[in-house]
Amino acid sequence: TRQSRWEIACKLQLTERQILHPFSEPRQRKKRKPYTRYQTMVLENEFLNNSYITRQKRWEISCKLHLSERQVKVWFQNRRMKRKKMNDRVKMLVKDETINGVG
Amino acid sequence: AVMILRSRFLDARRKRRNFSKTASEILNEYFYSHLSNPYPSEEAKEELARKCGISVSQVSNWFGNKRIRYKKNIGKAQEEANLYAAKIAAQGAQ
DNA sequence: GCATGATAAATGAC
DNA sequence: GTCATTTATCATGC
Repeated sequence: TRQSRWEIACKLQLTERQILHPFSEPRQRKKRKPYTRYQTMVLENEFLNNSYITRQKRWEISCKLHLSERQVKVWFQNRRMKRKKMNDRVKMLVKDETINGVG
Repeated sequence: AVMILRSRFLDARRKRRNFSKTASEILNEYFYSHLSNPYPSEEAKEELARKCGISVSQVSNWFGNKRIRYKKNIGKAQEEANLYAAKIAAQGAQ
C-alpha cells in the first residue's frame, strides 16, 4: 500500500494520515518535538540499566518527564535501533582498519 | 558523559560531505525513472551504493530526503524531472 | 542564505 | 517486539 500512498499523495497533495483515515477528523500527525537535554539524559540513563524498559519504569519516567507512556516506549524502540546502527558502523570501521592495515 | 562524547564522535552530521557529482546523477536517474514507485528494494539499494561509492544507509537517507523534498514542492522539481526524463529517454534510445 | 546529508520523534507494516 | 518509513530539525558545505 506504500506505492499507492505515494502516487495518491503526489497527485492530490494529501498527507499520509488523510489517505489512511479518509473519514476521520483532520487531526494531523503529531508534530515532531525534540526532547530537552534533561529528558534525553534521564532516558539514556535508564537505557544503560536496561535497554528494554518495564511497564513500571515506563510509567514512572513518563510522569517524571511529562511524556506519554507511548512516547517513552517509542523512545526505547528508536534507541535500540540507534544502538544497532552504531554497532554496525563500528564493525565496518574495524573491518576497514583490518583491511587497510591501520596501526 | 562518556556516552555523550562517543555519540558526538559517531554523529556523522559533524563530518558531512556532499556526494560526488556522478553519485548524485546516478541517484537522481534512478529516482526519476522510478517516479511512480521511488522505493528501491534492498538489492537495488546495495547496487546503487556500490555504483555511488557510498553505504546502503546513505542511499536510504538520500531517497528519504528526496521523496519528502520532491513531494513538498513538485512544481520546483519539475525542471529537474524533465532534465532526467530526457536523459533517461536518450539512454533508452541507444 | 539556502542546498544537502544525517539524525531525532513519530507512524505504520508485519 | 523489529524495522522501513515520514517529518522536522540539526549541522555543515558553499
